[in-house]
Amino acid sequence: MGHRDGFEKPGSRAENREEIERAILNAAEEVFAQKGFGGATMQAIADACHLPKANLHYYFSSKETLYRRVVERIFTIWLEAADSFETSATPDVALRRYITRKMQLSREHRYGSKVWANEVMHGAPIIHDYLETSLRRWTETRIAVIRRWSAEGAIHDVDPRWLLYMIWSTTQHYADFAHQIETLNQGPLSDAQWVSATETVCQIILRGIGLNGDGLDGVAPL
Amino acid sequence: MGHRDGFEKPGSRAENREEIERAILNAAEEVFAQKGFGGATMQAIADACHLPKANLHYYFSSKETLYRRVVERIFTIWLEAADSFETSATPDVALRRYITRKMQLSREHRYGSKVWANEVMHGAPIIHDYLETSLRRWTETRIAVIRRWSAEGAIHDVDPRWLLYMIWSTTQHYADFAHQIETLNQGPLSDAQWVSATETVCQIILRGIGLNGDGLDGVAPL
DNA sequence: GTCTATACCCAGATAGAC
DNA sequence: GTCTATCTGGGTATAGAC
Repeated sequence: MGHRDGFEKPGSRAENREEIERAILNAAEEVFAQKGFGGATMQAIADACHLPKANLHYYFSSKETLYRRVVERIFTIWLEAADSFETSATPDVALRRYITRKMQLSREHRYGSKVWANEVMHGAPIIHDYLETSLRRWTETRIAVIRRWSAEGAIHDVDPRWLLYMIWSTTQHYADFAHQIETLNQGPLSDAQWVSATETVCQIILRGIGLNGDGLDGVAPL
Repeated sequence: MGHRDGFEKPGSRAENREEIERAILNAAEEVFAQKGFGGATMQAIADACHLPKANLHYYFSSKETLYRRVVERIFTIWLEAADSFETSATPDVALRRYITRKMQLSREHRYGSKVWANEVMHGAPIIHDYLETSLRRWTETRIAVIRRWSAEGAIHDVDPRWLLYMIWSTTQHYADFAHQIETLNQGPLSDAQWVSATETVCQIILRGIGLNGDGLDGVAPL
């Protein structure tokens, strides 16, 4: 007992390590989102998670490694969310779910969305391979589904790519351009405004491709 | 005559200065777009316009001054483009023109759009006042117009804000996320693809708010 | 007006005590 | 594992020759 280094409960050290890493990643996500990779400093990230700067280098070998981990974590969340675009559902259900989920992500993961946008805008130097593998695969399966819907006459004849880009951009805009939106709104969006915005995006897109968009034809309320 | 410093044609020096400044601004726009403010270096900008680094400081007192000038220039182009949203026209014409113009800007001013997006994503530290003055004024006049259209029954009842954000995001996406789009497309978009994307965006949005969107009801082909 | 050489500072990374 | 002190590279900005 006393000040000599004692025993730890098995696993507690590893758990603690994970916890600290998560804290650093969260802080890093916010700082990278607000300042960009070049503008962010290890000092600022360290301050944000109340750790000495040197500790960050103990857990992550370099600034770039840390950044890469942040981006990878976001990409994973993104891909999982993408599953809400169920390829088995009807167009109404699939699109409504997907748009709603993406709006929710924009609200709950604003910083993640910004880091992702930043990364892509700068030419995706870190995650370029993900774009060419995971994202491309995901996109191609959805394109095929949308094509089928068109062929069956369930929706108008649209190029699936432009439709997907439209969904991505409109939903992510609420995270990436949150500052502009909140400035024009003179404050953060209320719960009601989020619902209203989500509903509007759903309706315009669904009606735009020939569905009635009222959300009353087979979609269970979420 | 000879090597002693001679006369200049009136205005030629000033013209030259403007030319050099424009060259620096163009180079800076590209570098800032690709690297962000923090990631960009004066050296990289100097290289891009084939000038020694010190000359940049002769024409622009600091990196931040240069950046500010770049952002202001973009904002001006943006606002001018905004005039294509003519408040006097019918919804079909006004929206179609505005969307088309914004798509064109995304294609022709990719870097400018990226710098703007970057600036807003990082909380608009430089142009925050523009958001609260010029942009807010512009937005409010358009909101009023869209409200009127709704009231007259010309378009469905939508919150004008969400509609505007939708137009901004979908069109700017083609500039800001160009890298992602081109990766999925395995190359830059062709002329035909730009036309097709523009047409799709117009149709989905116009139909989405209750217009027929076929572009054949009063809009002269541009 | 133009450019080379340099001052100065700050940020990423590490050494080494605890 | 944690933290202080320090090294080092690179970036902004400027001094001063031409």
